[in-house]
Amino acid sequence: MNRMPNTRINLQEIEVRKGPWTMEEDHVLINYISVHGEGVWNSLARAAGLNRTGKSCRLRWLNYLKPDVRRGNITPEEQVLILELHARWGNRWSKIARQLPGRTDNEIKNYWRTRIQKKLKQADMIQYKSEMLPDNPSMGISQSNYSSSTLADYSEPNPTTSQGSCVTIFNTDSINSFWTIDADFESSMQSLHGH
DNA sequence: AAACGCAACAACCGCATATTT
DNA sequence: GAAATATGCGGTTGTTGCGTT
Repeated sequence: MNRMPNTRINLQEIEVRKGPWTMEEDHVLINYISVHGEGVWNSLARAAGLNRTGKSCRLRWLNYLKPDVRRGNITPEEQVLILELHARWGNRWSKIARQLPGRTDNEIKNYWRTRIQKKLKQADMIQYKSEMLPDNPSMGISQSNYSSSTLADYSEPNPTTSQGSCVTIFNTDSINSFWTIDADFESSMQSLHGH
């Protein structure tokens, strides 16, 4: 770092904590917000006596500590919604999150990256088989929903791995628009819709 | 039991935009 | 109106835990 020799160092700035939050920090933040409310994060951090940036406090509160935050166990309905909205809006995580009560942009983003995006790599080999496009309105999927640049692939169940059949749909205008629905998921959706 | 690889997730960073001074 | 500060977003990284070798 190109710090000039006589440059003053702001000790408070250096001592700002990073990394995982401790239970004690969580309690301080929760207690402070329960009394004073949320927002004005930089001054909140100072007033609460937390050696954290305002951004860090905001993130911790909105993603984990806020009472109505739901974490884990993305339901099939939520999965479908995420797929639909991502197909429509791309990586607009906060916008997508607003449609899923209790879910945060960070969680949806992580979910997408860890569960879905890795499959994008496999999409390199996808071939256009329009006749295979599923037409299943109960799942919000129908060929007519897609532009002519929509590609789809349908794979039969793998006899060696017993993996179910798989439908993959993505839009070449935006490779981020990508759907994969495996057989188990499909059957769970059918039961949800009373089929 | 140890080492390794990988998936999942929490949290940080940089940037753009909004708000305040 | 300009500068400073705060907020929000999306990309990325570091850590952890679990399964496999």
